[in-house]
Amino acid sequence: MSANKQGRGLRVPNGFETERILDERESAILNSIVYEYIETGKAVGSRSFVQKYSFSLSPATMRNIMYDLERLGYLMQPHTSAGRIPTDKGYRYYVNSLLENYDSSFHDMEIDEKIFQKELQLDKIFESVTRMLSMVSRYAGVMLSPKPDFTVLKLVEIIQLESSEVLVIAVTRTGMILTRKVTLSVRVTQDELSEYSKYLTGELCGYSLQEIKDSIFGELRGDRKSSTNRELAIDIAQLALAETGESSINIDGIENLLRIPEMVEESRLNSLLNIIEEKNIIKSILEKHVESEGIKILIGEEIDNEKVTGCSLVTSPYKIGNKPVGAIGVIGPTRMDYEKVVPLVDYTGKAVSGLLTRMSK
Amino acid sequence: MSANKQGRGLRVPNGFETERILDERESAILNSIVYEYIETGKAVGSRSFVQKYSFSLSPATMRNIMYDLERLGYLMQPHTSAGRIPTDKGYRYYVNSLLENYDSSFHDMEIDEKIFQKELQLDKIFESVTRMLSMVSRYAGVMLSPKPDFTVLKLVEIIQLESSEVLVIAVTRTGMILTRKVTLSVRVTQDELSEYSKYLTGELCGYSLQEIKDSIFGELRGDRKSSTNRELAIDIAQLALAETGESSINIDGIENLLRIPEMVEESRLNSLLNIIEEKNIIKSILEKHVESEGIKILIGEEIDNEKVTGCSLVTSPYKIGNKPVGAIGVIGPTRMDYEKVVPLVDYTGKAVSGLLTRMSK
DNA sequence: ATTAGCACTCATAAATAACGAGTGCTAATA
DNA sequence: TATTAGCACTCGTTATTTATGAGTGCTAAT
Repeated sequence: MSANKQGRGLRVPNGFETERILDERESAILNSIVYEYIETGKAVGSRSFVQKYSFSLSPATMRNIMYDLERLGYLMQPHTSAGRIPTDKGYRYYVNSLLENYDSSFHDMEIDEKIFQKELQLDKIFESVTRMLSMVSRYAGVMLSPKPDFTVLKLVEIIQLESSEVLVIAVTRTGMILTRKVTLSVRVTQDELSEYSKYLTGELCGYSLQEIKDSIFGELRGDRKSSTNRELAIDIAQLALAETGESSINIDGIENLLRIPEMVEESRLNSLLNIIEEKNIIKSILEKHVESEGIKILIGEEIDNEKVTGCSLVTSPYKIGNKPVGAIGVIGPTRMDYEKVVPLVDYTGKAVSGLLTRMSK
Repeated sequence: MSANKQGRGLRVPNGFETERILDERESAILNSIVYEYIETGKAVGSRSFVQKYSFSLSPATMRNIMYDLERLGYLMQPHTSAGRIPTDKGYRYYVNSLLENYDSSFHDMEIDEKIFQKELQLDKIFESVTRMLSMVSRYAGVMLSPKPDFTVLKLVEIIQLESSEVLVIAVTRTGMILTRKVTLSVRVTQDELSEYSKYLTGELCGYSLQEIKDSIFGELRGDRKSSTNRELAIDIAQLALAETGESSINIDGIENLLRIPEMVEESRLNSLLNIIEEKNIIKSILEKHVESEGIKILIGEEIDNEKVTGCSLVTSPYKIGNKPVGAIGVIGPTRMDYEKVVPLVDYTGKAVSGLLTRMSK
């Protein structure tokens, strides 16, 4: 009994190692165990596993290997004398193997861009992308819209609502339409406003909101040709564009997660409620990955937020031209079908990039 | 034993009646039972109930009364030898009593309009109303936005995007801003478009979208002063305003419902998922109540939709001026704290009406 | 009409037992 | 030396049993 707790007895050679490279066989077995667990959701035991996967090994040997993998931190037992389930590290190993063999140039997904094509309104596109992600993956789909700051202005128009209230409309190359009411302290006529509109469109067109706010306004004000009229036009534009900095987050398909028994399991449910309640959590996580290249996977604790546990996130940035502007992703349980979700997210990211790039010509 | 099933024995006088008016005492007791059940969520038994509410009655008498109330359809037993819980009819009786004594002119709710005031953008108002409803009630808040069709146009502006693509902007009195891209088959200049804008604003201002679509366009086309230019302007407006018919539904606070044990209880969970998944269910229910006056309460089966069970809906329409245009509401379990929710919904409905009316001047 | 008394019901919880898939360790085997 | 058969042991799961107690309906007395 006390000897039990001491170590492996005969297998003392690898006794207490906690870090080493897995050999071919161990690697294959670990991946199969994770795969099996993802499929069944039940702790994987030696006997049935050996049988199901037709390893030419006895259960006893399998147990020894599992023991090693546990020692190395890839597996764990929910309780003594249960089978093994993957740890975050185990999932990570599995996912890395997956990504190594993953040919991102080939997808036989059944999505095609038609889904998006018919939507001309940009915010409708965001909705249908998240919806599609959640429907195909059967988990929750998320999308972080581009920061308006990064989109390039195409046109500014000011129209009069009241004698001292105007509506500023800014259209971006991607077709996003920003509108904002501005209250003026002086009275202006619609004709003057039309003048301002032309002036502003001429000066601001082709620059991103970011650039405009950072420097263009300053340059314009410094211009010697400047007049009080132009000053006023700039004032209006500056007021209107001041608060356009936020990108928005879209989440769809939470109901899919509620259909997964292990997510509703009391302790995990809270994670879910937090995600629904505070979308900002997900938002800030996605924001970190806008700038990174290619697909990223966060497993369990790797989502570095104590309010979200037992979840994984597969995410991909998307670009307009060469500039990464936003990110999409799928949220599911740690025990997620990565093999299916990874290509989905990867492909969708590329499709969105292509679409937005084309839209902004 | 067999006599048990036959009737009341000594109480034969009321033996098999299924419909009659409750006397004072029965009424008070029924209401107290429903109240007690709403508070505790546990079947109400005669002994503890008599004690807690200090009725000067013995448990046995209470049992007789409960027996009668059950016969009359107000109460039921989850199983033999359990206490009683209200049926839908029981809740209905309770709620009716509540509404009889309800003075809608007095609220000591702690909400004031400041919450909405700072929001100028209309769609932000919808969001903050639903959020507020869900936060105060601790259930789910819903809001049906006005059908754009009912809102009155204030201004139309057309601006050029490409040589053959224009953006039509319509501003309503309530401050809603509708934008829609229209592709033309002919080329026009911005100057012409400005002309069109003035013409359209002059002709359409003051009419609701509904009126405009139904008759104004027709009248304008019939006008003898009509010209090809004006025809084109009308074409553009008609295209742009064609598809603005839908009101949208906002739901917030589903997470509150997930926190209620009885809602997550397997069988009920599906109701919830349906609500999340198909917002149209709720939408069509609310739409039925836009035109009705004052607060409406739907209890359990009264929500006539087989996909939603075990839920109640408290709803109130809201108006712009005298015209009912939308509805707000709270969704919760049948066992809902009606006493708190009714004034909340009532008051909020009035506040929203006031705000929107003022906004549209 | 009300109530005390009583036998009966039944959900809930706790205790017990049987099952079986799983484990780790030892000793034999290729 | 790696593999495997064998075995005692663990422990979650399921089924069975056994209280417990709040509740009931009915009868008979007040």
